[in-house]
Amino acid sequence: MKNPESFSKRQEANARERNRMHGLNDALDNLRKVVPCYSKTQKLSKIETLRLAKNYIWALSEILRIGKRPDLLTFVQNLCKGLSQPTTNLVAGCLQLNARSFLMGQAGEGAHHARSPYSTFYPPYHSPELGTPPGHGTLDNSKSMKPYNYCSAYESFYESTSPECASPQFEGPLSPPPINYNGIFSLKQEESLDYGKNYNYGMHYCAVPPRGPLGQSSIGHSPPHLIKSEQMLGHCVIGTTLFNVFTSF
DNA sequence: TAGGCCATCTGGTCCT
DNA sequence: AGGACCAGATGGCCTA
Repeated sequence: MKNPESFSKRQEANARERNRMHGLNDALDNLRKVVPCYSKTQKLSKIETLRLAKNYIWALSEILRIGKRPDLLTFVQNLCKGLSQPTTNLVAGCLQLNARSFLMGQAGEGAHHARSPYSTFYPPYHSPELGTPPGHGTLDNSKSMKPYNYCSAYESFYESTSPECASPQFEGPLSPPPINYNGIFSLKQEESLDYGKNYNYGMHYCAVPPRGPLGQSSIGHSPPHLIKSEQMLGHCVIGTTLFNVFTSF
């Protein structure tokens, strides 16, 4: 690169490449906002974002295809197929699953052809067509286990939430509104500074226990509890995506 | 300190 | 020819 002319051409090419990569990263940021568990402070890596998006699309398309809502645990497990443990923890935390059971269910996922351990959580009322994402083996529906009872707690929490609390109107001018694509909302996460004034968002927050580890879930606590727990969970805020998914049938 | 993630630079290839 | 696209190399930053 001794020639000044070629040097400047190289500089121009570098600038174009930078812009191209910035555009790619912007697109990736947009993707992060519409997959479950969007976090400004704890961004998913590029590869995790793509994996989660793939699983998310697959899971939603399965719901549409089958016309039934799965249990939350199965849904989230499908979301987390192939994700790293930190990301899995984040997603599970966002959705307030019992982390211990959930992670146990994840164990052994490396052996894709083995019987999936989390199949024991699969509810008997489930349509057998609802399998696992491509390349992740199959579920064993032969067991008749008590379904993971997320729905009543999940729905009662949301049903007890006043409509006003679900409104994005409380969000500040710098805070982007919940993203809504065809009626499906993303999960959102707010900056920690906003918690004091925004804890009454209701619909955008996950209900988490006021104390104890992730797995000791209880739903429907008062806003101050939500604030503290959300900070514990990496400020994870649940949007209305799954609310819509799990209550629209 | 090792490993993961990322941004940037760079040269090669493909496309218009 | 010029730009877009791609993949390898490199170094910085962060975290366990």
